[in-house]
Amino acid sequence: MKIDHDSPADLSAQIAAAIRDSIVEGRLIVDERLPSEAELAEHFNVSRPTVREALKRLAAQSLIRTQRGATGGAFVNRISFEAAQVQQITTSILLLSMNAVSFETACEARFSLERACAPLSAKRRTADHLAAMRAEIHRQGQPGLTDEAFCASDVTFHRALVDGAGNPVLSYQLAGAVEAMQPLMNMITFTARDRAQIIALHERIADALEDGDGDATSEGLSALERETQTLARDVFAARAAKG
Amino acid sequence: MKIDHDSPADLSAQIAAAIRDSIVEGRLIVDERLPSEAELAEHFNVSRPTVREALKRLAAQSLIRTQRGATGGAFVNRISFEAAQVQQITTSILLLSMNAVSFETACEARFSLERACAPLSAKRRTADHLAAMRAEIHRQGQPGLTDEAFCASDVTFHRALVDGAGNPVLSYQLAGAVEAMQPLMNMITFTARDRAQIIALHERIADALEDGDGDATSEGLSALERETQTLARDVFAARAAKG
DNA sequence: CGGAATCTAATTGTCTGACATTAAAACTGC
DNA sequence: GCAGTTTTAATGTCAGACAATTAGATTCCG
Repeated sequence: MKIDHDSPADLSAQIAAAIRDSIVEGRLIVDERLPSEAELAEHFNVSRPTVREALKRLAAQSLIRTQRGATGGAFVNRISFEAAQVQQITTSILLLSMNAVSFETACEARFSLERACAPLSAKRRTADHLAAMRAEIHRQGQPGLTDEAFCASDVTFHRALVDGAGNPVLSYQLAGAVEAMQPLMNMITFTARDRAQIIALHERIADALEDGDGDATSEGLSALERETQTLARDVFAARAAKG
Repeated sequence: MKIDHDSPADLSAQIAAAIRDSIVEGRLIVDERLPSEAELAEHFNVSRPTVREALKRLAAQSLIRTQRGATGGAFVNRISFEAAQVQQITTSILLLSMNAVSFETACEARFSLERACAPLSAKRRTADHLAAMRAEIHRQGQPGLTDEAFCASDVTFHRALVDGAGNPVLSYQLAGAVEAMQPLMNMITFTARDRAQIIALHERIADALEDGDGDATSEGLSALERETQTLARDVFAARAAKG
């Protein structure tokens, strides 16, 4: 746990990296208390504000939490799947929008990954997962639903499918891909006919999952991918012709 | 862009969230310069150190970069796939180790996701990807290779496969799953016979990719998954019997 | 003796003001 | 007109202080 004091700047980044390494490599374990800010400042031979900046960096990554009071301090956090997902979703959304990732590329990735869950979900989905999907399908058919609400329901439907695989690692990895598509989907205007087709495919997928048929689920997802890609292509082509 | 001044603490977290929202929702665009720390401090009615802590939080997530000098300041960062991957890998590794995810669960997730890449990679892999995979296979056969180096080579092999799909979104999502397995794999001792079997399967996968046969690639991955799971089960069982 | 109220100490959260460092822009002298 | 110097605006760092919070120790009274 050493830092380079001659390097010009960014002492707080160096300190953050040193502590992060200690956590990743197991020298600091979950719920262990770090030295107080004053002690860290002395140890690294920097001022307290500099130490604080380093700790805030770690807090931003959910690596530590802080607590005030006599027995307070900074503690190594047990990263939860939930907290990690929130961060991953934010990062994924920004990645796609900032790097001008095409709808096609994002869509391909999302459906490829979802197909990876299909066989597992067909085997393991519970009645709850299925009920959640049916509920979303029902909502999607309601008249007067905004495009945005339709997309949000679509995301919920697909996340239920993914969660049905019963593998938290898969759910975590998929969350980014599924959620990051939403801003892109929101750019599309869905006609009543479009929605009907999507809903029909959702039903096909739900039926396949109910039957425990992984292959049929995958095929349903592939059909939905083709439908989505075609839809997007038409919308963007029409928009390009107009503008 | 408002913060709650009556809430007891964590002003820097509130400020960071406010700025983050501005970026996510597009009010601040890539390469745009944020107000100076002094201006932000005045705007939010807090001191400069508090603003700085907020900015460090954002810097930890690669949302901004800072530059010193007369025309310096904090600028909205274009998040690169590379930077996002680094963070995702760290998070994934910690997620698995801190939440005691079983080898079985992680392995299942990894191979499921990789199979999702197989058809695309079979279609699109370049000669470079194939050459990289062959090179790693060759390295894996070298005598005197440590277990750790063997695992690292395995990761490189699989990442080449994933990158062969030519979809940066897929590569990004998969990086976490593939790399996070490495610490788990490092817990295993590979006999010469184990290695030979893994190498044979790697060759089978590379051959299938060379032929552009997505199904055969998937089957090769499935065989490798079964082999890996069996191997791990045996190792852990033996260790449990001993200890 | 027990319990409730109070005090104490440790720690994080925030503020003020200062100086160091950096890098671009403005200026100056030739 | 150009090279070198100065200015300036910004971040990076430091020191010291006070506020807020919380757990534990202490005290006091029934």
